[in-house]
Amino acid sequence: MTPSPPSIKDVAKAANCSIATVSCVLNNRGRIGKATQKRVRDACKKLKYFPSSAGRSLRSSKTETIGIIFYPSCADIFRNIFYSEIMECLENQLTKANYNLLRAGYDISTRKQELLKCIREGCVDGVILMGGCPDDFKHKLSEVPLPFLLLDTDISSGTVDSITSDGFRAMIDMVEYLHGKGHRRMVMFRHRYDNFNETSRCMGFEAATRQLGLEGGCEVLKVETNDEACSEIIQRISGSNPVTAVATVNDDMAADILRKLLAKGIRVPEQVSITGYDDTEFSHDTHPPLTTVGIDRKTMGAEGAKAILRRINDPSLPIHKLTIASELVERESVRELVDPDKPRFHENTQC
Amino acid sequence: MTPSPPSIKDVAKAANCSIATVSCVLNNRGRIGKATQKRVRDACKKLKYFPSSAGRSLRSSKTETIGIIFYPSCADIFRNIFYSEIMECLENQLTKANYNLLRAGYDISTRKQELLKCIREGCVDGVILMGGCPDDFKHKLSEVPLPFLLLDTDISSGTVDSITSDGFRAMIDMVEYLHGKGHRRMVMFRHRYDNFNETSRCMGFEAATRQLGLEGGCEVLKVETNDEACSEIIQRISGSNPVTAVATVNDDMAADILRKLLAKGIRVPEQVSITGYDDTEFSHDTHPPLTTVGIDRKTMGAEGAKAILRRINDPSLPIHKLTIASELVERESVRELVDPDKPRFHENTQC
DNA sequence: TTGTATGCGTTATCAT
DNA sequence: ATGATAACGCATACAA
Repeated sequence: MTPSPPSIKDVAKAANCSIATVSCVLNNRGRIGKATQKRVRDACKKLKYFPSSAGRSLRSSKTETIGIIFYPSCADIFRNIFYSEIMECLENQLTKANYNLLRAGYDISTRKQELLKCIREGCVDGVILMGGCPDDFKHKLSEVPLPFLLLDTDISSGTVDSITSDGFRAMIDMVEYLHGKGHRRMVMFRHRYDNFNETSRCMGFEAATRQLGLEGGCEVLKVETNDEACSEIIQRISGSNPVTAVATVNDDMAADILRKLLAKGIRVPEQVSITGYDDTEFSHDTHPPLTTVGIDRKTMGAEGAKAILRRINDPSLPIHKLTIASELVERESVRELVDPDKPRFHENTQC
Repeated sequence: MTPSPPSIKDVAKAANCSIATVSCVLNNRGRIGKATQKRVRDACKKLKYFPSSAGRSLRSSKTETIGIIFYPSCADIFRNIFYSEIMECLENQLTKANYNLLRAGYDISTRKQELLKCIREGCVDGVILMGGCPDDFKHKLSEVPLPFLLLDTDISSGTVDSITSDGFRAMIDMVEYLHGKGHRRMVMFRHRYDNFNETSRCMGFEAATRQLGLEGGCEVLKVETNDEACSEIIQRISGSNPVTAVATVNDDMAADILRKLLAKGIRVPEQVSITGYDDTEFSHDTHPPLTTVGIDRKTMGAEGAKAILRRINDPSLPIHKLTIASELVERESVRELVDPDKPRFHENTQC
């Protein structure tokens, strides 16, 4: 089952040369005679020799492996369609650059403050942290002396590379869109726990409503469950000055609220408009299809790969923060209101 | 950014002893005096020392890393809810046993016959291969001198550990269930490409229909797309001797067929009964909820972890094949028919 | 109880 | 153009 694999010595012997020569040939270093090269390569093939990663790592202190850390677990992240597309690009690019991907979940509840094995023991050349996760953990990770990248998240104290989407800007666009459709009273739901993306999206919402002079009727509400959100909605869409539009922090939430609202007999968008965020696959399978914000996941993954490789190759580079644009995806979950206090925007007003 | 981490030498110096002593303390080998132990541990803490995986790997030829290979890519597998639950258990168990998980996709189209880097270069102590994948790749992998486990798949030439669910038996149960509900003409759809699970499930279907003397009216159909399956269904449910039940090879396929059928105005189960396989989350979100076969994913993952660890610890063990039972999950996508040529099974016929 | 010495497989420096 | 050799960090056999 495990006859120890051939080493460089075996190859040297078979090719009738020294191990130094073998190494040079395999790494294209130093000019080795054509004939010797051929002998070496033939020997490698015959012996099915491949350089051992352990030996090389020890010598070069490079593992050619990149750690991807998820919070709280790999499975949780992958179940999330949004991340699986980013992962796919990351995987493609990094594999192409000849890196292994060591994925690990970080379950804060079981691990407490302990660092992950792969980080402690130097099994990786760099670390990518994906997904919402508590700030103190991000900080902790950012302190280990390893190339480090926050992907689809960030921390305020900006001494670490990060790639994020522009949730702030996108929600401003969304609010302006809703405003253009005649909405004046809107609420946005988010979760109670801390999360970079939710926070920046909500800040965009707040900035835009303030800018439009809508502070009075608009607010961000923190909820624990989507049921809680539904209750709030039902309560707020009746009365003399009802909420007419509801923004959410992601498609998951929006789709679930949609279902629950429908189950209670509330019609969307007739009685209330709802918007999502992320433009995941199932956002066009909802009834009605969700108006949402699309993030270019392919770019996110590709840029993530570039960023971590860049830092590995030159750790002295300045901190690099990249923001990827998002765009509004208009579908059918937002209704156009006839709004008395403002002329409506029609395509034909342009003419 | 990268001040090289402390080595065992630094610890030895700080603890005023030799590196051998440090090593012994850290590995609880050889009896070292209490006082020395404390000095060593204190030094480790002070220096934030952790043994380097490269050094240890080289010396012990163990990487403490297990490779999990997916076909054709990690992302593809994870998008599949079914696997994410198995992965979660695997991750828990193997992490608890102090192993890293190196996940890699194997995209046969780009890689041709080349072995994965992590396998070639000995970055892993063992390999788990998950998911449907061409037989020749499984064989290729089974030949590398590494502990190897097929999880949720298998190969005929049985010289490799495997854990599978009993699709053969489960489909027999399913056919008998359908038969009990009065169905006599049924078809089962599968994909054209080779796949262990699809094949064994279909073989169960065929065995059961033969056993029940239904060969004439029952058959397995290979399709490329679910649209193709729909056309077949529509064609076969009309006429004098119509198909009344359709079995599929997984919930994904069943759910999609369900949607497509509904879109064409075919009512399920009134006009045709449909069954799934896997009992994934969304099988109860379909309309109607799918009658399907449930597989105990938690057990599958847990047993997978045990199996690979067992083989790593003792490669001389005999080949171990484990079959995990599956159970029929009755929901609402199968209709009970009034069947003339056979007394119906009622709960009260038992009395 | 603890220290010395060796070798794991590789790369790189320096001879030849 | 090629070879001898040191060094990487660690675990272990053996010596003290």
